[in-house]
Amino acid sequence: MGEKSAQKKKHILDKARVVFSEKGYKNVTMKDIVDVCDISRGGLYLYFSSTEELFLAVLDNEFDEDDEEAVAAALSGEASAGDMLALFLKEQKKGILRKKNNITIATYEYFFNHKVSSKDNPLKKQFNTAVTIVEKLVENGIENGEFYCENPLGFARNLMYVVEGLKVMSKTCSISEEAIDNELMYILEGLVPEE
Amino acid sequence: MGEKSAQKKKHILDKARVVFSEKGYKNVTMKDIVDVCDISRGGLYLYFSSTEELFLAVLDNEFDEDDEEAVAAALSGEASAGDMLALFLKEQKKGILRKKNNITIATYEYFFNHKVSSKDNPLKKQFNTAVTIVEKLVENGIENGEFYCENPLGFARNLMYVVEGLKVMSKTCSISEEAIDNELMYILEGLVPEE
Amino acid sequence: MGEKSAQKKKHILDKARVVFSEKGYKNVTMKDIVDVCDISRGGLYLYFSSTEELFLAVLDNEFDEDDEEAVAAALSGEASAGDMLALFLKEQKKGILRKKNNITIATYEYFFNHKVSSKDNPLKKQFNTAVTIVEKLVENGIENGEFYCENPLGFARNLMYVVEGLKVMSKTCSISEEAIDNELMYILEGLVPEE
Amino acid sequence: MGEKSAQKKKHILDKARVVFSEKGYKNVTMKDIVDVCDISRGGLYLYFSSTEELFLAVLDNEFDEDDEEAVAAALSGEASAGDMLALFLKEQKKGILRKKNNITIATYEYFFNHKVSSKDNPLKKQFNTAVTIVEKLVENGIENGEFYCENPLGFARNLMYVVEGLKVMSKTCSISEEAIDNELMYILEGLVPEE
DNA sequence: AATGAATGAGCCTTCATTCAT
DNA sequence: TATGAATGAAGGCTCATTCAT
Repeated sequence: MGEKSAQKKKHILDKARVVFSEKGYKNVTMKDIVDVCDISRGGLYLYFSSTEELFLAVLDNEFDEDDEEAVAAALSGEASAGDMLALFLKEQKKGILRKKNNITIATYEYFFNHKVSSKDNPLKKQFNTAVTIVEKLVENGIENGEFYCENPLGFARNLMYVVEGLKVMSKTCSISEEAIDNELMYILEGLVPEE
Repeated sequence: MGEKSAQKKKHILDKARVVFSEKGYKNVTMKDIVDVCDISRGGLYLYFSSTEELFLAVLDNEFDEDDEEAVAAALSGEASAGDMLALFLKEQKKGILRKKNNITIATYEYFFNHKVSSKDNPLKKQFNTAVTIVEKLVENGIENGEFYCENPLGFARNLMYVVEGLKVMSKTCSISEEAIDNELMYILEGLVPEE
Repeated sequence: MGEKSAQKKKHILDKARVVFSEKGYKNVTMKDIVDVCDISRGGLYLYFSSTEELFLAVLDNEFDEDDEEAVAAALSGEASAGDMLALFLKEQKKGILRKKNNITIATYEYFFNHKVSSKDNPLKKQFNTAVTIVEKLVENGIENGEFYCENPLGFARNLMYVVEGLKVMSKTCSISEEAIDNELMYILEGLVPEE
Repeated sequence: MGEKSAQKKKHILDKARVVFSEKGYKNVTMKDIVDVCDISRGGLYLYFSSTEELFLAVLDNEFDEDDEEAVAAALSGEASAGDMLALFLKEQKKGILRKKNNITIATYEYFFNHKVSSKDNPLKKQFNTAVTIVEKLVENGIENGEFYCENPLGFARNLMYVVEGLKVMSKTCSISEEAIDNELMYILEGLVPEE
């Protein structure tokens, strides 16, 4: 029944992600999870033996998906660099603003209190991946003449730190969609070739 | 005995800040505070009746001090804009890297779960204050001919979002001092007048 | 396992009634219940989440039983009115004197501090039921020629207020069985037809 | 300063009585008393070292006063027996209905849980005193031809048990003034000489 | 595999009582 | 006498975790 077991595990993770998105990390109890899955207390423990284990599993799925999307976006060379960068930023913006099923807060909470090596830190990996994507896009754009930029890696890092800053500010203060647009626009303007 | 009482309150807050800096917000219990304060359980309740009340008091002190420093730095018009911006960034960097007595994580944790109006949100206030300071410095620098910048406010916001991004990344991933330097350098380079 | 759970609940209530009968209402803690129930603190909370909830459950059982007895006694028309009234008073007397498993004090304590509407007040319901029973018995007795009484309802009320007075006095002062007998006799003598 | 001390003690008792009348016995804490007297925690302990001691002192005053009134009423032979009995019942009714400064509930609560010998039990003493007064009044009334009664002591006891029943019912259920009047009237009618 | 009752550690909170001043 | 800060025991409640079925 490895098949069935895997399905059940997936089901638990889907439900658990919702809980983590609503309550953060520390506030979630095993009971919270049990309540939303159709499963017993003991049953849950057969699959996951702590909220930490559960959360890390949710996180794994999370970044798998994100990576897939991101990679897919990056590889598809059909669109222009400008379009692709716009698409990428649109995704980032969506990620910042999404209310439902967003485990950003839980993730921050978790890594604030659990130090892991850079290699194993999904936040860092995700950050680095995004930087690389942006860097490549910008380089492509430069080749095309779409963009002007002397330091694509620096640009990419700057962009992603701003995204990170927007993300955390949007979760602690309220930030308007407009403010995010402004911020991203400011950065993009730096890419426009001067005439 | 209002004097003595105030001293004790201060003493508790000092100890509590250390606890919050070590354990974040949600992980801190009244017992944790009691254990470091040379005080009894009941005694602590004479001064603060919850970890929230305690934390908010710590926070108040925190930002009072920060503001004073910041304002002092901004007002002293003796140094050049470049020197002052460098000083400002050095302070930010110190804030990002400081290990001891740093309640950044606790603050994030708290505001992740306690939404307050923008007016009352110290994170937002602190952010806006910093933006204004940077904006002013840049404008001064432009007048002096030290800097070149078409959009000082945009620049200031970009800088502070990056600082925010660095702050949160430094607490979730490990970030080297060098990485911070690089990031801030990248931004500063945008200010250098082109020849 | 609803069966087993119900049994356990019943077991807790039985033990709890003993505690309430020994300590009244306000003096009883969840720990007191735990101590007599072969159950853990957490376990008790699975069934009842406060002493109030526990007490009200005990009370429910209590009055269910009492009502059944009372109604049974009232309906059985086999005996003479005099015999039945004697039986009724014997029950009242037993209720007043019973030492073990008597939650009268706890009940008074509870309703001293928890005002409820007349409809929901078991003390009032019990009182009214008893009055009605006595009234009916007296009316029957009058028809039979056993009793003489111009105002059966007034008589019934007088009787039950005396019973109430005896009840409370027996719990605050000590009252001898003889004193109770005397008191009830005095009232019954008022029913004897004058020749 | 025995004088001053006695005054202060009196002041505390007056304030404490109000508290006991509002919160019963068990619910009252030393802090409650401190809060309404102008005194410190430690200061209160100089006069009374527990709520029990305080309550018993309040109780002493209480019954002193009541007794005085009662005795005064009983001794004044100016009025007719009927008038005096009416006055007595009016006082009883007032005692039953009084909302402010009424420590009946606290008294019941206390004696439910503190058994004292009949000699020392103020409730019993008060009850017996009242019975004697009523008995005397009825005997006087019989001599005057105002009343008819074969068993004045039985009558007096019956009356006082009803009063006790009314008292406790009024504190646990709600009882209308009318219901009290009816009850007392019913008893008084038993005294009217038949023509 | 699955259930859910049961456990007990641990945190929160209140309050009678003490004691240095 | 008088103060009120301080103590610590006691009770309330929750939750991760186990275990018999």
